[in-house]
Amino acid sequence: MAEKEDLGLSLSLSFPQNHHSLQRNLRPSLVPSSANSCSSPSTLTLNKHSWNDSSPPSDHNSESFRAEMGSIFRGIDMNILPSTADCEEEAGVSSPNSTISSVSGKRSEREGNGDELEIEKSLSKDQSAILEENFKEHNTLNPKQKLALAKQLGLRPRQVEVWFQNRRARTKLKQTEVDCEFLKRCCENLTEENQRLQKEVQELRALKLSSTQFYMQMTPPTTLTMCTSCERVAVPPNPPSSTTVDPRSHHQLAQTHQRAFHINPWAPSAARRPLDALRPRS
DNA sequence: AATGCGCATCCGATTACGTCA
DNA sequence: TCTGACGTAATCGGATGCGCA
Repeated sequence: MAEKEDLGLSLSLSFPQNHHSLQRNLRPSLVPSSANSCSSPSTLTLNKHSWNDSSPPSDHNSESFRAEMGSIFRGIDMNILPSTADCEEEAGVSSPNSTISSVSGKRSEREGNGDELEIEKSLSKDQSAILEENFKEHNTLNPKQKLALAKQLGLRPRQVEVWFQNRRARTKLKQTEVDCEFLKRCCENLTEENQRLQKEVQELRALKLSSTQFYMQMTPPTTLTMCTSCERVAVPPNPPSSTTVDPRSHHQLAQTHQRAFHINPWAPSAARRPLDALRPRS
């Protein structure tokens, strides 16, 4: 199908501001507002261009419009193809709910009732190309343009209308697929990021545990006793040291002067300097 | 001004049918 | 030749907006 390529990522259509139906139904597509972990898809926005010389769709029911249509198409056979479709297109408009277009029954039954009824079941390449060109410019038609296009292509206005409806549906489907793919990539990237962060947390926890175990193996903080009189450090009875003082014999009268303090290996003092090398580095 | 009706158009879902691998 | 997948024209039903009485 030739139009598949036309549904590609470069699709960018704009819409008239005042067309209620398409404003209602064609919502903005998924486009990230800012850079994130996902690369943005090409800016796929469904917009609509209004026809340059077209009147607003809201006035297509007005008397002036009807009068205009009457003057334009009076005496012109707009339906080159099927003569039987005249009753449908007589007013220049068509509706899926109209009597003709809503007739029930299978197509083969509806269309196989005589040689005079020869409705093309598929559009020619030229017709499709022209429709495609028009769709690229504006993906909706007002009645005037629909009639003109139908006349140009030798199709019933209803056929043109249906073609545009189906074309919009295909465009939307394609857009949905693109959006879905974009979200899928976002999800993949976020999952990847999440796994990476979880791994990092595990590593940090393991590092913290190993540090704790290391210092647990060290001797607990020693409680030393200093004589406030001579400022010599007294140690517990065992083992005896030549450079320390036995608090039981030393200044026995001054025991009340003794005060205890702890050696904190992490304290910012000169006393712990030898431990600095053992301190885990961040 | 509010209301109901008819009309036109839209969309989503579905059907019918042709084409092609 | 048969068959299933696919694309597309067409239909159906519901929703919505607009004009008019």
